[in-house]
Amino acid sequence: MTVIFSKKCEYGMQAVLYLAAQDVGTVVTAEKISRVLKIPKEFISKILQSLRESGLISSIKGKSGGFCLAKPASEIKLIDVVEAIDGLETFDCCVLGFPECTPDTPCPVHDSWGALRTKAFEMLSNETLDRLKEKTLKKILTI
Amino acid sequence: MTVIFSKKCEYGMQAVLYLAAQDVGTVVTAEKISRVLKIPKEFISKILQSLRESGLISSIKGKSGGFCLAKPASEIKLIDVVEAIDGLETFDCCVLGFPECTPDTPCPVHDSWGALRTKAFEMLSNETLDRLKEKTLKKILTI
DNA sequence: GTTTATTCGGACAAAATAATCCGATTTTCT
DNA sequence: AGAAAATCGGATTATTTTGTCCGAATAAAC
Repeated sequence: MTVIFSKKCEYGMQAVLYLAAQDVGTVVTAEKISRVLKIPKEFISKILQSLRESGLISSIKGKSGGFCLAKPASEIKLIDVVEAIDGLETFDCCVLGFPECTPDTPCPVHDSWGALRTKAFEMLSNETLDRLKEKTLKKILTI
Repeated sequence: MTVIFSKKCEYGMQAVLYLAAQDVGTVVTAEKISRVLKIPKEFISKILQSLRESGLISSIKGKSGGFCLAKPASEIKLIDVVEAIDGLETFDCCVLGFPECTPDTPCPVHDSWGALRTKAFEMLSNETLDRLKEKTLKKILTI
């Protein structure tokens, strides 16, 4: 069951949070991420590849290769992952599916949803990954 | 592009809002709903059938048949449509896709998302359809 | 230099969602 | 009674999303 984002995007956020929770310089294989987060290995591999193309993470090929953040965790936010995978269109779309839902031609819940949407966006763009490190480590223990 | 709910659910909400915007006693055909809301006819027909099974709307068979609300618009809320079509599971799921996201084993954004989720639920369960009638009629003119 | 463990890339398969088709039934109208 | 216009229900198709397979390239370890 997906709330707002695609499975790809959910898994991508989990993986990036996991990378951000590692000590700086650590390289993690797709296999390990798959095992820890219980995500199908081939699937998370693809997602990691696309996040590398987006420049959010880096990869190292060959034996003892793997993935790590492309920049400090203090410079990455969850919204960056959303943008790279699902795009930001979600934050422009009508929650009732009406076409052209704008301030001029609002749907019946346009205003109340607009406020929520803004808050959701803020939730994902205010905190950087380093500030979520503790919570991420705790959560991972329970998976 | 879907925000939170499936296309089925979005279309269902639109159709029910449209029915609620009619004068009491009016019966509307699937064909008309399809035309006004620009929803594929066969698809909205199926959705209307399932909403009838859920008891939210009534149908009249045969020539001059169609659909209408099963009870006064003042007794129906958008959340009822969501519950009938997508179910309420969305409001229990982790926005990052983590399993078992609970107060005991929260994901990194559990608290902030929890507040939002509550507000989203309220948005859909506070106002009844009759209170959205004006806005619905206005919006329909623009489709 | 061979083995081993990894990423990479492309094709493929499965499952879920969205949409369509068609014939049967029901009811109204002439 | 017969034609017309609607819902009903089941099967089917199309599209998108999710997940898998496999072989090639890369780089470290022995």
